[in-house]
Amino acid sequence: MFKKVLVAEDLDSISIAVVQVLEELQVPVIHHVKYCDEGLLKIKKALADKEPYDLLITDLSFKSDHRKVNLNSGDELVEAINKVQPNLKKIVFSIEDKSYRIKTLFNELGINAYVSKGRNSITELRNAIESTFNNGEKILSSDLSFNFNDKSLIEIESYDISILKLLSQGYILESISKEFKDLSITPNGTSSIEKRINKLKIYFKANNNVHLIAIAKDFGLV
Amino acid sequence: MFKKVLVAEDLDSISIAVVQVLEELQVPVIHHVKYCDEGLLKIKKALADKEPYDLLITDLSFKSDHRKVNLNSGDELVEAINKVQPNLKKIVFSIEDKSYRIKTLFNELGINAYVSKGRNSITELRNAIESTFNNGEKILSSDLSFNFNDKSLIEIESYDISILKLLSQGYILESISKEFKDLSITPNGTSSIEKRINKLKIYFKANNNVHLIAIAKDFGLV
DNA sequence: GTAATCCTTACGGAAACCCGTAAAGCGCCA
DNA sequence: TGGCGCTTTACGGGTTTCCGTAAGGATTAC
Repeated sequence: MFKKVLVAEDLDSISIAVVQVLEELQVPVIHHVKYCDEGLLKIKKALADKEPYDLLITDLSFKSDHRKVNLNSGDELVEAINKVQPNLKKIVFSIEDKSYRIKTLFNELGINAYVSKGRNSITELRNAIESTFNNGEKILSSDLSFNFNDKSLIEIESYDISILKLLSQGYILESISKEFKDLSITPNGTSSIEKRINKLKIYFKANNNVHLIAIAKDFGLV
Repeated sequence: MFKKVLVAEDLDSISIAVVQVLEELQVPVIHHVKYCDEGLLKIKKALADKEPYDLLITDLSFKSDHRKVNLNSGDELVEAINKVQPNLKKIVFSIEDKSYRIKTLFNELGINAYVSKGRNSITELRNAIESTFNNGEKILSSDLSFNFNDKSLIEIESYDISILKLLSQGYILESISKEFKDLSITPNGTSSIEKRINKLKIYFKANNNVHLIAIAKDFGLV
């Protein structure tokens, strides 16, 4: 079993249960942090001391409070860790169940397992830890209904997200076009952007922009 | 201390910690349900058996799965319970931190305490349970930044929420007007509705309807 | 009973959207 | 080089939003 595990989770009510699982699995060294920044620090320190962690279990969203932080989310934490210890095994344990977000975790951040917090997630988490230790096959919570190889949502790329983000911030078409030109994102003609928005509206069955943004918010795209 | 407590919480990772707290407080009977429907059933059963619960600790949002349910949220659960056992003490334990939603919990559903899930929420929860038992003063998590007596958000009423809901579903002004006429909600002239939307836009500093809905989603109003 | 005030509704013009069509730009290939 | 297909951009007209002004109706004040 793993020898040294780091848990990054802000909610104390949840970290208690996670640590319990690790204790049951007889992990000798279990550390727990409530902020992503702390997590990165511990990883770096352990590396410097030649006693690196061999597993990270992290949440995605962290509450913000008075404290100033550099890393705001589990995504950012993993990204930062990948730069210093890319071979670290990583399990994400989060409430998030939107396929779009989870896919990027596997594809772009190279996580080893995703467990969605739910009614039987502790068992799932235990299984994910064991499987991750034993081989290396990617693990996805069984209660997630989407097919991992489904192409449908992967089509929505960062370009679309950028448009949706700006729309949700009250930008009008012309302002978006200008913004894209400044950032040299193409295509950036008002007409092209309009067409892309139209595709999104068809895809999400939205009647108009207001409806589209409401749906995008529900899907966690923005 | 309380003699019989019901915990309604779908995430197993959290309920473990909540039950632990109750055990530490030496509550003799602790029951736990993962669905709101089950919760209402248990409350009714206990009443019929003349062994009613004296405290409810509930989450607000419950994940939906394959199971068909009548009650979808903690709000609905409390509302249903109030009809059968209005004197039951109620503590809400949730991640929600939007003042609008929490205020209605106190004012309309008569909960006794609100504890927001956070980095030290287990301690807060323990305190809330003890205070609720000892007197009856309303308890609000200390880390919630808003002032409970602040009038600002209370101004937004169900009429505004209705408008925002329909907007977020892609309705145009005229359709909203028609819908309101059907439901005999007044005022229902397109002009009046338009004016109300305008007030909301000023209040939330939104540039346009799209922006407004994005903000409303962030605030958890819809 | 009349005036003042507030709320609701109506109206109109400018801006932004929605949606179809057509032109311009660009790579590819013969 | 010229033609083909694809993407990007431009244009135009209808619809909806956006925003100010004003009329009609109800309630309150005196």
